[in-house]
Amino acid sequence: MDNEFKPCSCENCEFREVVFSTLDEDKILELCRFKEEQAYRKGDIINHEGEKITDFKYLKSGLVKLFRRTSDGDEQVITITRPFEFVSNLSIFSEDKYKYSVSALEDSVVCSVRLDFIRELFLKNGEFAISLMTRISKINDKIISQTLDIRLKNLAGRVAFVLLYFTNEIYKSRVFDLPVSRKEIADYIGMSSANVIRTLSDFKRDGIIKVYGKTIEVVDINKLEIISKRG
Amino acid sequence: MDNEFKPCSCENCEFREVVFSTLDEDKILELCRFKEEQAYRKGDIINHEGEKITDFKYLKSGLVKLFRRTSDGDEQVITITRPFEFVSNLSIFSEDKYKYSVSALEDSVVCSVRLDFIRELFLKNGEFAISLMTRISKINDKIISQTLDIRLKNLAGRVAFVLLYFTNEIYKSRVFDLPVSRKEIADYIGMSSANVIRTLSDFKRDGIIKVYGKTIEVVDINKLEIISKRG
DNA sequence: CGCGGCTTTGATGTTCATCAAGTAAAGTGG
DNA sequence: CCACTTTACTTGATGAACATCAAAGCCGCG
Repeated sequence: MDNEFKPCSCENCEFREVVFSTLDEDKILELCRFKEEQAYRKGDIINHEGEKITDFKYLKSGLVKLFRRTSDGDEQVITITRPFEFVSNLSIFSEDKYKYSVSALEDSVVCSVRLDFIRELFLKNGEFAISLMTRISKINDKIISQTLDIRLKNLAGRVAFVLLYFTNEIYKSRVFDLPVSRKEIADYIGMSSANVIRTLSDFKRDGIIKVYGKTIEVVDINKLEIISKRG
Repeated sequence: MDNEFKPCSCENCEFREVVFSTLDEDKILELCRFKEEQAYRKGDIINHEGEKITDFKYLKSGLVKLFRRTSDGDEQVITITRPFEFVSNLSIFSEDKYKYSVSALEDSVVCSVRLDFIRELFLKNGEFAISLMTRISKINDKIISQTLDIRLKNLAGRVAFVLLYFTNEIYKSRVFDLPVSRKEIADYIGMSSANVIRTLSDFKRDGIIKVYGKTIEVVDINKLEIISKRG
């Protein structure tokens, strides 16, 4: 137990494996001095459309949604993601202001590093640059392909898709608490909340899912997959 | 007129200003040796979904569409872009195979550089890495925000949006030859081709546009903008 | 306990896809 | 270059899918 290393948790951070794997101990310690960990409560805004981007932020734990607000006040949910799949709204180098907002769907912990430091690393450490670029590209790819997938489906298919997304990708469990309102699901898949609810009721009636308020139990995952595919 | 420089046109390439601005003369000459220019005819496939990515490609002139094919053979058009806004399907570092296909909508010229060379540059030249990263991020941003914009509009709004896109961004002229079929417009905005045609007919009837086969003249651009916005 | 927001369900109307049938345009082979 | 074939376009009629509106129930929170 070396005291010098105590105040910093970065060496053991999972994120280190991913984008910071190319940094040596010195740099990791430097990163530690520059980074700040912030805790957000469910519902908190992490960053806001239009704000200046000053930090490179990544999600350590929790769940967030990326969204924007339309001129008549409605929300469009772009994606809902877990750690490693959210990095400062993606536009860290392409824009100086956030294009979209991010809010916490569950209590979340975010790490912030001043953008200057990241930019410096990016300039000087090619391996780091490639790994960061790769990660951000993957996130963009995923958003785009998810959007295209959703566009192919009808109402039932889209709702099934969301339920499968939570089951398989987010919670890895067939029983989970929905972290979003019905309206947020609607804003995500581009449908009206009334019809999302109606479809959930249909699924319930047909024994595909069970619903206890916010808690969902997926009973027949195969049927859900069929609906999602042919939808 | 130095003979040594003659065989290569890279020094004067517009692309040099954009992503290759950080390369010195030596590197530019090296780039020249590695690059290959390819001409494509309208309709040609430039790269194909699933193929291995071996080269970094960018569009020098022409017009291309990025698209994918669904399981029942339909196309989804992701974006239609001009030079500087197409770079190897975007996934050069995140994927080893093309996720989407690219085809030429007009006769086009594409520059190819072996990916190894670009990767090497990216590793060693931080400025280059940042400028490439920035460019690719911007392209991704644009695709995502365009998709979100389209999603907000109804049929007429979407068709108006496409006409304005060609008028303002692609051709910068109120008279132009449509480089795409009605069906391709439909695949782009996610509507049926019958309804795209119907809407074009409506616009024609209302004196908003004139149509001579593939040639379109935008008569009342203000009305088109209103329809696109409130749509 | 009462208020406001989220949810639920039904009824109604709009928007858009689909189908069909016909026309124009663009290839294709003799 | 013309006849033939195929592909793209056009228009109308019909029906399905979904949004919207409205009213009632539920739940959490002060």
